[in-house]
Amino acid sequence: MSKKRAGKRGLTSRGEDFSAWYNEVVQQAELADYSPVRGSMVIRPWGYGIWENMQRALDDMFKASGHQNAYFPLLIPMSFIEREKEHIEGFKPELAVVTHAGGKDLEEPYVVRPTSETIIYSMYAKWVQSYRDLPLLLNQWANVMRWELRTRLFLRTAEFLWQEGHTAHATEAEAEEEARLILGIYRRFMEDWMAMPPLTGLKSPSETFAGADRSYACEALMQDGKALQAGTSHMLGQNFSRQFGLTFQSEEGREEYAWNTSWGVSTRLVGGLVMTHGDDVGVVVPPKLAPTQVIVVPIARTDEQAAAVMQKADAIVERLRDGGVRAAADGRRHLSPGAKFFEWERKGVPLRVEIGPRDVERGQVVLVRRVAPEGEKRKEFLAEDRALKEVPARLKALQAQLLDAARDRRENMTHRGEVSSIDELGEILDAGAGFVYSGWSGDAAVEDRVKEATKATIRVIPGEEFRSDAAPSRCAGGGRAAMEAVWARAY
RNA sequence: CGGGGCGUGGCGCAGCUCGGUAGCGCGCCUGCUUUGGGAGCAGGAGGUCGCCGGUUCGAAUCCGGCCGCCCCGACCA
Repeated sequence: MSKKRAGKRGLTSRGEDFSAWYNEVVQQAELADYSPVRGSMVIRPWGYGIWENMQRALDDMFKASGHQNAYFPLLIPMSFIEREKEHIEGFKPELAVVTHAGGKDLEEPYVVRPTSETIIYSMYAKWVQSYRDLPLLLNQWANVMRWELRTRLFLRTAEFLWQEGHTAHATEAEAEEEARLILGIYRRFMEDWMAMPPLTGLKSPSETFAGADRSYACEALMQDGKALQAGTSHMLGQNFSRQFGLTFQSEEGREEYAWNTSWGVSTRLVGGLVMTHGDDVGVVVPPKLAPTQVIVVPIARTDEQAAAVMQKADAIVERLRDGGVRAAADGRRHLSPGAKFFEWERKGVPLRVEIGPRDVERGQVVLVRRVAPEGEKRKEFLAEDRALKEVPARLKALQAQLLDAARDRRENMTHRGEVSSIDELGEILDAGAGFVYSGWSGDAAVEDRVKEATKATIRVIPGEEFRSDAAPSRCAGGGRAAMEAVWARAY
C-alpha cells in the first residue's frame, strides 16, 4: 500500500481525497482531536499555540487602531436575542438554550451566546449618553456556540473561539469607515501572518449577516478550489441601536441612534491555514505563526556522543532564542532521528537543525527547510555560525515563499471574463476553477438558480482592488450586469 | 433532518456468512543492543466486543430496540 499505509504513518494524499486528508492531518499534526461532546473539539497545544500567535498579532492590530478588550457574559437572556427580528431569524435554528439551573426551571431561558451583539449593545445603551462617549470601540475574545448539524474540526464546530469587535459611532460614515478599516486589518493579517491572501469585498444580501445592513468579508481560496469565509466585518446600521435604545445626544442637542459595526474571525482560521499550505507530508505553518520555528534534532550513537551533541543542541537553541527565534531541542532518546524528522514535518515546523557527532567535530550543522523553493534542495550543510545567522532570513524567505505560492495558486484558479450563462458558469467550475468572476444583475433569483445548478454562491462582490480591469457587461443569469460578482463553491 | 457506512485493548482492523467465550498490525511497559529519514530482539501489560433486551445449554457472531460517530445532501465564523 503506497497511500494508506498500516497504522497511522501515512496520510491520505490531497489529490486522492482532500477532505479525508484534512481530517487526518489535523489529528496527526496534533492540532485538534474529537471530544466527547458532539460537534465540539479539543484544541491541542500545537493548534492552540498557532491560535495564540494569531490572537497576539490581531490583538496588537486592534489595539493599535484604538480598540480595547472587554468581556461580556456567556449567557444571554432569550428576550435579548429575540429583540432584533432579522437577527433571531438567522440564529434561531442553531441556538443552545439553558432552561434549567440551580435545580429549578429558569423564569427566562438563557441562550449560550452564538454572538454577542444583543447583550453588548444593551450595555452600550447604558454607557453612551453623549456624542462625547463615541466612538466606543470594544473587542472581546470569547467562545461561542452554534448548534451546527454538520461539523468539521476547526472549520465548523458547535463551540468555537473567536474575537468579536463591537463598535458604536455617531455617524453612518464613521461606522462604514470602521467596518472597512477592520476588513483591511483582517486582510493584512491574513496576508502578512497567515500567508493566505484573501479576496475582500461586500457580501450579497442573501449572505449578509442576520441583523446587518451590509457585510464585508475576506474569502480565501483553499487548495481544493473551495472558498473559505475567513473573516467578516458588518455595518449594522442602526438596527440594534433602535432595538436596545442605544441613543446619544448630538452636538446639536438632538437625540440620535448610534451606528454600529461588528466583526470577527475565529479558530476557523487555523483550518484555513492547514488547507492553504498543507502538503502530503503534513501541515506547513508559516514562520510568523509557528509555535516552534526551529526544531533542533540531536543525533547520537553512544551515551557520550548524546551528551556532547545534546549540549551543543541546547547551546544552539539558546543562541536562537537570544536572537528572538522560537526554537526548541528534541532530546527524546527513545525515538530515532528519522522518527523525529517525520513528526516535526507533519506538524509543519518551518526549519530543522540536525546536529550529530560529525557536525560537532566540524563545527557545522544541517539546516533543513520544511519546504524549499522550486529547484532548491531542502537540506544544506553549513558552518554553525553561518547557519544560525541565516535562520531569521530563512524564516522570512519562507514566509514570503508561502504567500507567493498561495497567491499564484489563487490567480491560477481564478477565472475572469464574461460568463453568459449559468451552464457556462458550471462548466468553468467543473473545469477546476475556484473563484469565477462574472457580471451580476443584483437579482437574488440568479443566486438561487446558480446555487441550484452549480452549488456555487456569490462569495463576494469584489472591492475596488479586486475588480476586473474591464467591468463585465452581462449577468451570468441573463440580462445586463449591474456589478461584478465572484462565485465559488464554499466551505 | 433525509441517504449511506461504521461501532471489537490507546489507534487501525480481522473474526460475524455457518454461535462454543477473542486475534493481528501499530502504539505502550521492562531489558539489552541501537540512533545521519518512521530501529531490532526478547519478555510483558492492556478488551463488560457501543448500550438494553430477546433466542439459546452457550452470543462479538442470530433477532428487536436504542445510542454514538463518520461520509454524502438542505443551513452557517
